[in-house]
Amino acid sequence: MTEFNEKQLEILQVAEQLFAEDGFDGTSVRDIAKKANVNIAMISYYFGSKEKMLEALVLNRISDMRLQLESLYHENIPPFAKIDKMVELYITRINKNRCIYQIIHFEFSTKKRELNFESFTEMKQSNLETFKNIIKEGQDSGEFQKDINVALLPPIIMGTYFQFHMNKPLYMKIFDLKTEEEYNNYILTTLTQHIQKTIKALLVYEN
Amino acid sequence: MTEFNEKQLEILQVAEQLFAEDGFDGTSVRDIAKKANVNIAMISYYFGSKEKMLEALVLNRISDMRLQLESLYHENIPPFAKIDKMVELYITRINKNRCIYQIIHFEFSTKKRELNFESFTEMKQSNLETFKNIIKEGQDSGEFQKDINVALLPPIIMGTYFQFHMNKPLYMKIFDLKTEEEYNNYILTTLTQHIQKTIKALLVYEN
DNA sequence: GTTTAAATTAAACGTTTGTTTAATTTATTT
DNA sequence: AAATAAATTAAACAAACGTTTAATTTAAAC
Repeated sequence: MTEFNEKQLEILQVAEQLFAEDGFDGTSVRDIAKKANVNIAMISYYFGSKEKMLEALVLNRISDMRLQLESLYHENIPPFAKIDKMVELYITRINKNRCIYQIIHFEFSTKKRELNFESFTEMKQSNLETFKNIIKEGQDSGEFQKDINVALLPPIIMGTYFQFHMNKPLYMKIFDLKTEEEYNNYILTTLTQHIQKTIKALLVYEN
Repeated sequence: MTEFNEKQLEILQVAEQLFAEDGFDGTSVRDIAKKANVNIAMISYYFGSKEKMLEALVLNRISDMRLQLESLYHENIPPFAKIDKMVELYITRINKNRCIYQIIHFEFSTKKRELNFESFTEMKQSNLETFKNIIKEGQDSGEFQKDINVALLPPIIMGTYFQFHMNKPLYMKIFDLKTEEEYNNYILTTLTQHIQKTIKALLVYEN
């Protein structure tokens, strides 16, 4: 993979923000160029095209989640603690790269765009295997139930987060979160705990 | 609210599909007009503009969820059964109006579109009140735990569904769902049960 | 049957889109 | 210092965009 210079990285950063705000189609290369203080032609000059820039952006941002998850798997801590840490890893990571996840899920999921989506699906499947291993530890120790559909656990974690975030105005109102900081703090504390609790409850629930 | 004739409804139907497939910005009025077999000018003629058409579409589709939820609340069945029915109501409804929900959540939430969003937020807050009442029944009977953050339950239900659906290719592969019908059936059976189980597990979980 | 309103059309409108060109400036190499 | 490559620019490009116009057809009312 090619490395990017400072100017290219700044363009990507601006693009990331604008894409997440206004969508891929809703953002013009002129908007990006203007905000990044570069000439319009630089997008084509550097990345080839607008679409290829998006491709470069995604690949540049999403790359090391697998390693983090693998690392967690090999930690020597009790199953429940590991679940907590895993959920926390998911949330902090998604929350940090909120923009790019939004782009990936809400722009790319439509089948019209054909990028190298396979690598992304592969990553997910790989992560799912590690996920299964982590659950299996708790099952082997007798702490978790046996009949767990592990593949449906990530949607709970990520889905709950996204659904919360997509209704940001509503929840800021309900929970009286006045600033961006308070909102973010709520995600990293209460919402994270809520999701941790949900997953753990499901893992021990007897039908 | 004005009623629509057949041609207008067909235009809305086509628009709904295309918006969900390619996004609002990704769909041109020419695409809509072509697929709906009407002249381009008809969109402006009927709805005023492309944006107003989207507004009409949303308001036309999402209108009676509140009534359904209220009706369920007044049903005289055990708390756990009511939870199951409520989750089922959510899923079947979202699944049926999948397109419009996708548009609402992935187009409206992030982007700076100025529509009458308030009515939608109000609807959610109203639904949340009914939701709280349903949970309270189970708490009063001693079957549910007391410390439930009810406002964070809908994100679990809807989020899990959407996250599943956004990774449709992945899950069709994992669960060996070969046809659209099998996929839909999986949602209405296994996935629904999974979410029901999750909510119920959370409601009885002791920290 | 005539008149009036609604529906429908093709064409054109002015913008904005992503991309390219060709000229110029800046940086690097020889 | 001269030559070469890279970076940057303003301008132009054709295509696509949402919307409007003005003319025509269809339907309804009288």
